[in-house]
Amino acid sequence: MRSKKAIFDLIPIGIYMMSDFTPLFDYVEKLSGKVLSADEKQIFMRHFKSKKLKKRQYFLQEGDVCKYTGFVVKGSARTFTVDEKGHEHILKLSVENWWLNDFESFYQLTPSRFNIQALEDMEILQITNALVDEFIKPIPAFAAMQNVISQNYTIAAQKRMQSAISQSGEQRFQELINEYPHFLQRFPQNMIASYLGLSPETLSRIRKNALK
Amino acid sequence: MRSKKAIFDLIPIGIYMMSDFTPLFDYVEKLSGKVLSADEKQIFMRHFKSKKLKKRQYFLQEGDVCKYTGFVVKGSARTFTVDEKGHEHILKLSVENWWLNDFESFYQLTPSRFNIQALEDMEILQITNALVDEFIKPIPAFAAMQNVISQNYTIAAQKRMQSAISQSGEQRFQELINEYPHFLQRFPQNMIASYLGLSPETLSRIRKNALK
DNA sequence: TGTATTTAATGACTAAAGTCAAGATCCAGC
DNA sequence: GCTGGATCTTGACTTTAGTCATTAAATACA
Repeated sequence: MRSKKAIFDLIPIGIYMMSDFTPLFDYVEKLSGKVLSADEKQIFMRHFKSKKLKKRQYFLQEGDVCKYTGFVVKGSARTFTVDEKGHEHILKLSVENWWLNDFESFYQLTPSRFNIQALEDMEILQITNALVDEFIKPIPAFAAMQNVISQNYTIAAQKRMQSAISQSGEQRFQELINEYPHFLQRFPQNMIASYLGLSPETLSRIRKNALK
Repeated sequence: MRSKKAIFDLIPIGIYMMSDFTPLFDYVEKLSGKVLSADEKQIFMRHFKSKKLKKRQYFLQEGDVCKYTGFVVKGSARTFTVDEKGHEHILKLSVENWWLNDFESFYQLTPSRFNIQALEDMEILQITNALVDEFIKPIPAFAAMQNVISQNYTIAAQKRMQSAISQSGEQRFQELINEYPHFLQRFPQNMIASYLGLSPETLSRIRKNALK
């Protein structure tokens, strides 16, 4: 049985940790539509580890297995590939309340084709695949959240695919402005260009035309 | 209590139906890694309805809600959009053992942005969202299958996005040949071109060059 | 089998986007 | 504030892919 002293000792840690985890708890509850119990929150806090990444630091490098999935508490990152000409192509821009990983590599434990790199100083909560399976997936709110995410992701991927196939660079740029207007403030233009599948020069010219 | 006669009456129907449903059962069992009980199979057979589509017939038209999800037993279809210039862009080619729907419209019951049209005479097994939720999702093998599908789909969408953003028309075509070699035999070249985001003329020229 | 329709190939031209190079501007860190 | 790297703009040119028009080939099907 726990003494009053022991409980007291835990409080400062608890308070400190809780504030870190609040965004994650809010996110899981919001997407799943379920409430997390105090016990369930403890499970999260025991198995997710806080990690800081400096700007330009890599979360994952091509060829490595994506051992962790991370929840972005603060900062941003890009997921990109490098083609045979040495050009980088950004597939995903991740900001607060997004997950950071390469699905394929993380679930199948195969070497990744992607690089994931911090664009700003970051704070993430990360966990391994094995620990997710053993401790986190059994939490109903988490499993429900996963289903919602994969549904949303599938829909978003389809939309993006549609614009990649059927729209001009300019149209894709306009769409990005509408969907993620803050991206323009937050990320350098060459990153936006790479995300749209355009050269930085082309995006610069598109913007110039759009303003006239 | 059921008489011997009544059971006997059911057998021919059962046998007839079973043969239709075999591909679906095999598919669910394979993807989920679980075995379906006789009772569970009966649930499938009670709620999925067989439907035939003639070549060129529409399964879904832009602006309509995608009321059904269909499992392709035989034939093929394309999912496409029409842009403001009247050009069609194929997002998905569906053949045997694939599902036929617009996720977004089907789950959210919103008007679809896509058309789905048979490219060959088709035979599908279809069901509404409400019936899936009530009768089919509770079957563990089906729920497990859904998770596997959404994982696979997410990975495939990411791969396709990567090639759309970072590869030339020719490279995308080569990749298609490697991944789905039978598509070239089965579908007209202009459909393949549309799927790759190319004009039919460009694909024709790419093929000519590749042969030299 | 013959004819209409669809699909594919090709040439000439146009449009969109990429490449390379140079200069301007912005900004982080000392 | 100064300085070096990063980012952005612009011009000249090249490459890639789209468009339009025409002809050829394949296919459907009556």
